[in-house]
Amino acid sequence: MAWVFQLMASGREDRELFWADQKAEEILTRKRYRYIDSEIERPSTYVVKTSASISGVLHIGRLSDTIRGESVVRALLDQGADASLIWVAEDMDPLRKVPEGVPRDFEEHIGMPVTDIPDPWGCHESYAAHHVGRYLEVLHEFVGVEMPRYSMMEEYRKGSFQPFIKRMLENLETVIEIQNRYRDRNNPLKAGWAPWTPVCRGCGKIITPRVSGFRGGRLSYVCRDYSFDSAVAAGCGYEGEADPLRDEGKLMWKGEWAAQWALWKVSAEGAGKEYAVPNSAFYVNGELCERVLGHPMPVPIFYEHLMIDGKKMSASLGNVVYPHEWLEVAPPELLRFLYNKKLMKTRSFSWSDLPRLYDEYDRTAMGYWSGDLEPAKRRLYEISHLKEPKPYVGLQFSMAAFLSRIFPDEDSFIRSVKRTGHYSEEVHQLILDRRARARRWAERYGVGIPSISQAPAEGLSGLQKEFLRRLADWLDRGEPSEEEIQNRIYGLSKELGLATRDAFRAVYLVILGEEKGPKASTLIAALDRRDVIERFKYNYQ
RNA sequence: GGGUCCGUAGCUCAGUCUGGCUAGAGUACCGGCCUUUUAAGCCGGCUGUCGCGGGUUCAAAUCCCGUCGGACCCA
Repeated sequence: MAWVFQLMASGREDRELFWADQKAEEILTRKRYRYIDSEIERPSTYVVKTSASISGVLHIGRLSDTIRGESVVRALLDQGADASLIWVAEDMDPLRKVPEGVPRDFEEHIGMPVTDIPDPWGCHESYAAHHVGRYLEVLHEFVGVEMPRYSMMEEYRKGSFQPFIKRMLENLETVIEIQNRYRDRNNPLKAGWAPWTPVCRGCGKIITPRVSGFRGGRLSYVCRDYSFDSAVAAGCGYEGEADPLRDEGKLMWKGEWAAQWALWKVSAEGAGKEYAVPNSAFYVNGELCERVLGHPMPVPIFYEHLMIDGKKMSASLGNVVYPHEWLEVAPPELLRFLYNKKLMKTRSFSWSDLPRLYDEYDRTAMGYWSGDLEPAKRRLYEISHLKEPKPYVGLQFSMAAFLSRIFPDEDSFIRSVKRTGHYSEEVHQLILDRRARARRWAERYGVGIPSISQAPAEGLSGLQKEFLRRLADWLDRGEPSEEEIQNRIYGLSKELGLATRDAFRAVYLVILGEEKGPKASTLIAALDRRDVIERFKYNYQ
């Protein structure tokens, strides 16, 4: 196997065409800082950061950043560089609105850091821990490399950011100058501004303290209402002072990102396309990072977002897909395949499209193993897998969904797959996995997939009943092969003068309750023979 | 107002960086074959102002400029 893999693995030419390899190339070859005239020192390890805000819903859209970041790490490793991926929970961020399913009275917590809010369900330490916990259980199933995890709250408490806060305060004029350059000329930062916000000593919220001045290393504030898009964080009116180097609080978004980059020596990080603009927070932080903290701005990995049925995924629209839900109907490599195809392209996904995604993946697999596949696609197929690329599974997903209903147990399912000629020992487990997932998909999202009928068939003609009676008698006399069954159906219908179409229709109506179905002989052969005979009898009596 | 990305067949997209065979694939659709059954297989067919308009070039979906539409960002 090892040598086969060697032979099949993508060569250098292939990699030049795949986006993650191009990113890796860019990371490895860039020489100079963007905002200062200085040469970038080659790091011993290239760190790619991925993070998730805990204030929102952790759906598969959030995996985009991680999966794409991981691809870049893999590309770096493949080019012989040391590289690692780190995951950071943005758990110091305030709660912005009360999501569906959370008690309404949690409105009082809006504006508090999510780690300080209690778990609505009482099973975790905090609101943040509850959400992160569930997400992390499955996150690693989508990632093929080691991925150390960090919590912003913990880092702040440990004082990891202190040196950077200090640097920013010492260079406050530069910080303000940079920020103002990215702001509206008529709306510069007010005097007394500082890049840090305290947690209100009165109510524990992080968004409500309104800074009124910064003097002598102490920042004064008043706790006032703060309006988010759809909710308001109520201020408590507390007036007080805070010391950015001692008290509880955090850097503001434009500044915090820079500090993260400097702390973890980040070489690249993913961000949504909304940051791809030259004056976005990414670049403000980039300049702060270079000019104030002395660390080169990471190479950005900008990407488009995943849409569901052409709409943005959001809790309020109720179209959210969670990672564990994905895994129930599709393997990790399929989502990785989807995300890795192309960066700047909106992907619209819908559950009814899942078979099509499987098909595309399968075709790519077939091309990969036959050697007949364009280079960028070879690379895509490789990198979609956590470890080694998986073998081609000939059993189409849609077919698996269909068969899983007809053949309820594994053995009969496998028997039927063997008859279709798609079975081999090598893919046994893959076929079973696909069966389980296809079955769930069919149950939840699949439409028009027949299953075994629970009710007696209606509207059978006398001739059709006679046909069923004779077929049942014949089945009762031995264990015919699939081919013999097929021949018998044709033979019987000819004998009786019954149109073959109506003969098949009778079989399907009795077994599936539908007018159509999979190849009748396969169907009959794979079901329990006695059961089929009983069904036939029940319907012609 | 400024900026970024996207716009290719009914649908999902590839091709754009690195210009070059009559612009591709899958799916859908139509027809045929497989002993007239499948979300199986095989063969064939159909579908395009490559958003639009200019420019560069022997040659433009591809490069440049403009413009329209969509998404997003800054304001």
